[in-house]
Amino acid sequence: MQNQLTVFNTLSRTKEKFEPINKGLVGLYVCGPTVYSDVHLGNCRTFISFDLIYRYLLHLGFKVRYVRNITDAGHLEGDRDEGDDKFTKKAKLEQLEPMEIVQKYTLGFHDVMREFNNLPPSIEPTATGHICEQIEMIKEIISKEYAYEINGTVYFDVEKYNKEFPYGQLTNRKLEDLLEGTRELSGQDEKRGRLDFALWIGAKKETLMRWPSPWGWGFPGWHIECSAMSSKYLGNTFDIHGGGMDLQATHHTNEIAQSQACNHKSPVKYWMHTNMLTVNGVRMSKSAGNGFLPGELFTGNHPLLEKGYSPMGVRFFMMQTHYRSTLDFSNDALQASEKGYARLMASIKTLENLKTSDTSTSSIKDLEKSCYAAMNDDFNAPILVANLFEGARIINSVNDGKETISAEDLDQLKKIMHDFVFDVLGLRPESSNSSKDKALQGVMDVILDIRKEIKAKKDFAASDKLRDDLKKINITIKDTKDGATWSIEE
RNA sequence: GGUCCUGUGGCCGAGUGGCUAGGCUGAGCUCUGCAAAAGCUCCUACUGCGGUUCGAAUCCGCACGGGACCUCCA
Repeated sequence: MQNQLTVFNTLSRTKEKFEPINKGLVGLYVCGPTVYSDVHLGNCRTFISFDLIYRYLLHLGFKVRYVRNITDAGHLEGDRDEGDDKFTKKAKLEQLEPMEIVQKYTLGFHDVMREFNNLPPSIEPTATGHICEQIEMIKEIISKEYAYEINGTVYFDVEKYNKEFPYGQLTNRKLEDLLEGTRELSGQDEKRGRLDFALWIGAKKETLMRWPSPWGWGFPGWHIECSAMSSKYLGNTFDIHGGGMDLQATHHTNEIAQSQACNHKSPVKYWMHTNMLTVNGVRMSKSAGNGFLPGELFTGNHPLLEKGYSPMGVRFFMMQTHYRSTLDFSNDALQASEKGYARLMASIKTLENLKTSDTSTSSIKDLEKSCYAAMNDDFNAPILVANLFEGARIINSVNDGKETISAEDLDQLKKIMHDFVFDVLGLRPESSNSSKDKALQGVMDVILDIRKEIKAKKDFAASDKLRDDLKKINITIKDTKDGATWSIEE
């Protein structure tokens, strides 16, 4: 394995050496989407960031079990542990069965993930598929006396828990401070502590999604599903748990509390949190009205968008920012990275036809080292991208005859570029092999051949007209000393 | 109010106590019938004020600006 991977652990707020609990194996859990509406671009960023992490771990040779859940039940609208869950609300709104809502948005989510070329996780468990596991876990927490039941609803006793475990460790907060920031219990509240949260919520007569439990009919609280499913598939303590930074303070804090209360073990060795996508400096979210959907992004059909952007262009855009930094969206930034992406991909095409020499003028070994060093430093994709552009520079220089490369180094360079661009960054050349494309290739061969003859007769007016006319339909002709090439823009 | 993060060149964005990523844009040059592409060069930054240091954009303090979380949210 290429040197030592380090990861930034939210628990310690430092970069730590990555050493999996079981040598060669990695358990990775990422909080997935709540499928009651379309995912927006901000949601996608998190999943793309973890796709990069997953891909690099695979590239390093780890056997990774990647679990990413689908939340399809048990998510309340507000913080009061009362009212409808999100699915019931949406189902009533759209006059559908809750599970129709779930199905619709799950399929949509998968489509978007595929567009962005995200690898599917090893297991994608759903909350509704693991009601029994959640009930068992709640029973266990009650038996250890960290939870109590009132009128069919089970609450986690945060203050009691905090006497034995540090409740706010993930966000470096003390219980007293947390209590200060919370509103007083209102007369309607039945829970004992202001920070107590629901593990199981008793169904009201209008609740559509409900299951039987020892406490009557009801549905699970939001946090318990991740605790139950992660421990089921990855064990009571596993390597990496990830999610967006917005989940850190509440969701993940409560997850730790539940698992700790149940198993008396810290559930996760490395907590990893990805930063937010912003628009004009403000976090993209549905409530802020500044979010847009991947579909709108691809077509450009949104007031904030000047044009459509390809999924791979967007993915590359995200790869130029570290996952722990906020990424500000703008048309300018996106268009800039689209161009850079095109240049990088063009160089990879060029790479296939490079001529070799006896010696190399650039050190391919150093390039490789730099690529691994970048990724080993907490998955620093922006530095990796910078290095890949150095690779592009070498490729183009060799192609221009300004530098040379040995056959051995060329093989190595090909491997580096392919491994990192396609396998690690997960970029995919927008290629297709349809019969239409093959026909177009044939047609262009004929046209370029005719143009070559025209040029040989020095009829530049005619050859330029041909080139200009093709340009009008977005086909670019480039004359090089080895003949002409063509490509389709956008 | 509490807990944090952050402020980098025209734009986007990395970053280490000294050797100053990368992309995009702009200007120039080379190459070329021209164009395009490509390569090279240039425009060389670190919010402000103090402090530590031989030396700080990088460490510390203060100020100002931006943001996140503390309520559902990737």
